Amino acid sequence: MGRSPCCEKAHTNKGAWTKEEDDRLVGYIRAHGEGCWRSLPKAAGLLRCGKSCRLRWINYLRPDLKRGNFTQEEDQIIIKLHSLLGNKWSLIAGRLPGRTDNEIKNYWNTHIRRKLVSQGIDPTTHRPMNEPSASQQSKEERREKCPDLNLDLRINPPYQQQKQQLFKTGTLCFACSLGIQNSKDCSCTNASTNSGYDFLSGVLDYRRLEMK
DNA sequence: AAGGCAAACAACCGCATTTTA
DNA sequence: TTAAAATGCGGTTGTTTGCCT
Repeated sequence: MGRSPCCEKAHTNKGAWTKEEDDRLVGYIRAHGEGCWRSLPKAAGLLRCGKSCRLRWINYLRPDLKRGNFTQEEDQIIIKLHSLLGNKWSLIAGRLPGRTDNEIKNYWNTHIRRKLVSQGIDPTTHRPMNEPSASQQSKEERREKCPDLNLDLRINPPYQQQKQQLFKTGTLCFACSLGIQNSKDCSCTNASTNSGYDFLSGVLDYRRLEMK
């Protein structure tokens, strides 16, 4: 038995959203909160499918969206995280408050990718274009370049929870809460937590979960 | 001014994952 | 335990906008 369609396609609008549709969606979510995307369109009086409503809200209508150009610092964070996570746009977006996965993905494809190419860097591997790719390298070569990469599988409390706790107690600055330890903006009171590889800690937590 | 082109971005689609009954 | 439903994610496409000739 196949999956049922996510919505009744015959009676749904497609394409750009009108001001009235936006107002209806925002009004409904303000009154009832997010969630139940499947039933939301009918309840809100919208001729859209639930997925479309969710996307419109998350990528465009959410009040906490930053909008506007990306800063140099955001550029650097995106490049760094992409080199570690690859195309995990939602994870990258999770570390850039006010930015969405769709926005970052578009920005990557239109700006950063081209910038890296013009600098002679492969945007996929983050290595110089003329260097052999990771898959062509021997295991020993990789081990030499990443001697401290700990691939042990461990169960840790979720990374965000740890960070939020530290942030609350005042031992973690805003920069570090985003995973940018030792940046020029870092003002952590607990210097002992700042090892040279702290930037990777959250990412490696994620990677532990990925390796299943 | 008009046409062509590329860049930018919003939105869609299909699949994967998670949740629920 | 399992199948269906709901939600989320990433790739791709379509439309708009701005620049150049």
